[in-house]
Amino acid sequence: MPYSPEVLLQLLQRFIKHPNKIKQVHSLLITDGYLLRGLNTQPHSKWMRTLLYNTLIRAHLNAGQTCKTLFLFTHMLANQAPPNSHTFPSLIKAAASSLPSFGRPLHTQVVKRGVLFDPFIPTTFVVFYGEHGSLRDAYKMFEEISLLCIVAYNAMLHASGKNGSVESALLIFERMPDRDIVSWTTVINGFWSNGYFAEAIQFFKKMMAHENIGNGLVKPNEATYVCVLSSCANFAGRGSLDFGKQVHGYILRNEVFLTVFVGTSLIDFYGKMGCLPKAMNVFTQMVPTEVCSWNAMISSLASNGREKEALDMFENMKREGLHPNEVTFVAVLTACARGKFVETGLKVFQSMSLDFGVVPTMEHYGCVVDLLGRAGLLKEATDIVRSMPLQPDASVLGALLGACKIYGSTELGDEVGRRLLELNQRHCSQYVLLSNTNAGVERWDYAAALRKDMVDAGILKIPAYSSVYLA
DNA sequence: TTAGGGTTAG
Repeated sequence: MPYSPEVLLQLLQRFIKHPNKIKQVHSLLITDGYLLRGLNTQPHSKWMRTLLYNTLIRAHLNAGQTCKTLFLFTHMLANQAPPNSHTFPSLIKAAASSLPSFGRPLHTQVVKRGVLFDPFIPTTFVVFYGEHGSLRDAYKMFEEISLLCIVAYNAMLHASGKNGSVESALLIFERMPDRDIVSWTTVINGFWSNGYFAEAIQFFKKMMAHENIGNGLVKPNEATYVCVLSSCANFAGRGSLDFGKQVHGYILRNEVFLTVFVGTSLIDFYGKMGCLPKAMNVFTQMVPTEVCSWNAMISSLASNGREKEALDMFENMKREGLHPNEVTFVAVLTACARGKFVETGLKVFQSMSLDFGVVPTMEHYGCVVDLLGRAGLLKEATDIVRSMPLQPDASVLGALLGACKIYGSTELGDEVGRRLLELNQRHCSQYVLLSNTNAGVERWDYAAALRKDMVDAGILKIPAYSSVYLA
């Protein structure tokens, strides 16, 4: 006796966050023919198919299977289950997370089907265009929303910060009829992600002094703590250590336990401030220690002259049955480079892909070149640069150049320096030229976004280098 | 008919 579609729908909704169970229900839906047009002829069957597909799409999105999410949409169309306004937010999110090229076709579908009036859809597009389009596109979508609510405003705050315009985020924040903790956190995050650490801390202070905080209407959450702690950790100015400690105290007084996110941020904060005992203290207090907490602890040790302990920690971590990831290997290789443990470093580098399936990235190559270079093995370091499967970037060449300087290898140093300069100038001039051109016609948002791209790409503008003559 | 939209570490 097959289950009714209603029962299967209930099961889907109940297990919407359990990928394995979803697979089972999906199989039943297929074998019972509920997803197929024609087999089920009850009057409400079309509506039911749409509902089932919407829920399946959502479940696959939750499971991180973004390709399958979009694939289900094509099935949905083929089986004449008409998509409605509930279908698109999941699809746009799937596109945003890993298949941005689907954004435009989805936008066309939305317009064609006349569902843009629904506030959820333009809000999801604000997020999508904030991540993959431009601030302008995101704002266009924001303007489409007839009834603005706090979530839509927050999405726009995020899009602004993400595209390098904290100024617009602040203007929108001022315009908001009311703000919740996400609004405050998003602005703090906007400052933080654009490198304005002092401003992020100031804004957090402003939030804490706000009357809503006292009333208990707005309370900092995990994301807020992570952002403000990371700002303290990265802000080299006076008072950031003390302020971070105050935040820690606030957390201890107001939170029941340390979550992985907050704990890891605290370890990172104390590590960057050079307070190793404090970092270790937080680490040992965290019960469910996950890979990221170990990573933060290993990097803290590695960057505070305790390379040997960092390596011991790495061994302990493996003994505990945790699987190191790419961040772990950056930390471990850094420890090896700084401690001049050449042999161990090379072994770790080999084993990362062989034993742990972690494919070396540019950062790992940078660490190995640094490891060999610091030990004076310039030929070996050069061999790595020549044989690496990626085009070496400024960080890798910079590590090699550093070693040439230490060991007085002028010939090699000149060559590397030239390549580095070429790399920097080519990129820098292109970006600066483009950026200035756009600023010239008052496309400030675009100009700002380009300059942010430069920072993201690790292309630092050489202060005295200007491309005026090119313009 | 009520499944769908916003912030987070290494």
